[in-house]
Amino acid sequence: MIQTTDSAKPKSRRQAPAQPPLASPANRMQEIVDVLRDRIASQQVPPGSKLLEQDLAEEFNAPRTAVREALAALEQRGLIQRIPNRGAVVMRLEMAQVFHLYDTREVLEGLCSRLATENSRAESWQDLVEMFHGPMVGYAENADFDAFIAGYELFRRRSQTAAANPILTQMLDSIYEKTQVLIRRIIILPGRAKAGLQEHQAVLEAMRQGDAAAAERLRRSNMRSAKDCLMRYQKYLL
Amino acid sequence: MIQTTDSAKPKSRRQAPAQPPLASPANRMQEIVDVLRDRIASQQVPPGSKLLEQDLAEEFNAPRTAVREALAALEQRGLIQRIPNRGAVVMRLEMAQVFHLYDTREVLEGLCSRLATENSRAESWQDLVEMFHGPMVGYAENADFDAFIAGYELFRRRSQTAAANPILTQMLDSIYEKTQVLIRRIIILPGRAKAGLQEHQAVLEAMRQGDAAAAERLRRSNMRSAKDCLMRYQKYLL
DNA sequence: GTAAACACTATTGTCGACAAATTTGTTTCA
DNA sequence: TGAAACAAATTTGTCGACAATAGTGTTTAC
Repeated sequence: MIQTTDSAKPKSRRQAPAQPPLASPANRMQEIVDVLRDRIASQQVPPGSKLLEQDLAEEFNAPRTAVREALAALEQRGLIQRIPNRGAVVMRLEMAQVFHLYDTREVLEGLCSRLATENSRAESWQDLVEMFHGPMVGYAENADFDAFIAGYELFRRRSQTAAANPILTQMLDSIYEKTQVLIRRIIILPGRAKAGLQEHQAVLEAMRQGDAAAAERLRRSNMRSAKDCLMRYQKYLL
Repeated sequence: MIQTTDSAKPKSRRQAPAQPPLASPANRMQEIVDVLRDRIASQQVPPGSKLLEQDLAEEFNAPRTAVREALAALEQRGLIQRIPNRGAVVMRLEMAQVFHLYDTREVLEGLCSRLATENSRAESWQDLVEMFHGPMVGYAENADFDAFIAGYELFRRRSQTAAANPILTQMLDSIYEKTQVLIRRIIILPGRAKAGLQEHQAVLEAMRQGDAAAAERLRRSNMRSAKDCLMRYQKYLL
């Protein structure tokens, strides 16, 4: 039984709660959203699958209303499609949409790198520079894609944090959760891992030198290169 | 009374409805969302206002559940803030957030102009070029801000349509609905209307010449100039 | 007179029952 | 045999009642 052990006795009435209760009340729905989002991103539930409200309600031991709200949230995020009276299905990624996502992501990642460079001391990127010239080289050569992706994600997270722009972060995440499933397919394409590695080295080099404009330009070129690769091999991907 | 005049008789059962019924059933909620969004954007309900579920339910003659869903949608869009057990209030625009919005908008509008240029025949911008060298000059000089804004919106819409990137459109709209209230305050700042006019003339010139890269660069510079103006006069704005 | 304790009101959160619509299965007729 | 017509079951949509919580006003104790 979940219970807020509020040991702090109220000294005086009419005080705003120091910590807005972000844990207990309506967050059952948020958990459902998170779980479903992971399942969709990892393709545990493949595109086109139907999501039945009743089944989900039983699985999560929640009333159907909560599931309903969760589905509404996922629909707004563009992860599922709901047709009135017919239910919800996992959104299918069309190739055209993937290109749209990458065009948009290109300029946003560019902005992210620029802001990160502007807002940080140049030395703060030293560890990532070393990582991309050291361990990551091995991961790329030995085709250790899990480790490679993990390093890549670290770079992404650090950049976003340094950029310190919530709007940007939200938009990038919204793109990322839709294309996540593609990363593992792109990275195994011929020469992609190595090219990506070199491009990231260049971006990080610019960041360590505090050259924000170059960082933006190089990051955009990196994204465009990834998109080009995607276009060249699209027949083998979808 | 709206009624789908489905005169085509079902030849065989088990056929998907040619037009998914996008009119009737669950769209009462969508109307509530739209109305509330307009009220927030136009500041008919000022920032910080509380939105009571019961009141809204009575006003729209809808059950509270529908209002609830609408509020959830507005929360996800970042237009209101909901605190558990305490209700929903209209989000307040902090200056820091405005700058974040403008930084992001800069790169997205740049992309929009570039794509619009790439996807259209150069001649198709002729009418807008003439508009921004003709009537719009008068609007700016005579301080006819409503007409000026209307022309500006036309440019925006045409660009978005030509860019033909739904992801981008969605993100730009999401930014726009948050900053809409600022437009009228920026445009009255000293020299802003005139500067904006010249910058748009330059962007359109590039578009009519089919120079996508220049269009992107000029549009970004336009946005940055607007942001600079905003920073200079921020004390008078918020 | 001040502040804690209490009771009351207003508002949000939860949930299950019922209605409407769609899909599935069965029968009937040419 | 095949398609239309009908019937049953599944699934989504709607709604109001009840519970829980926060905010407000009043009383009481020191």
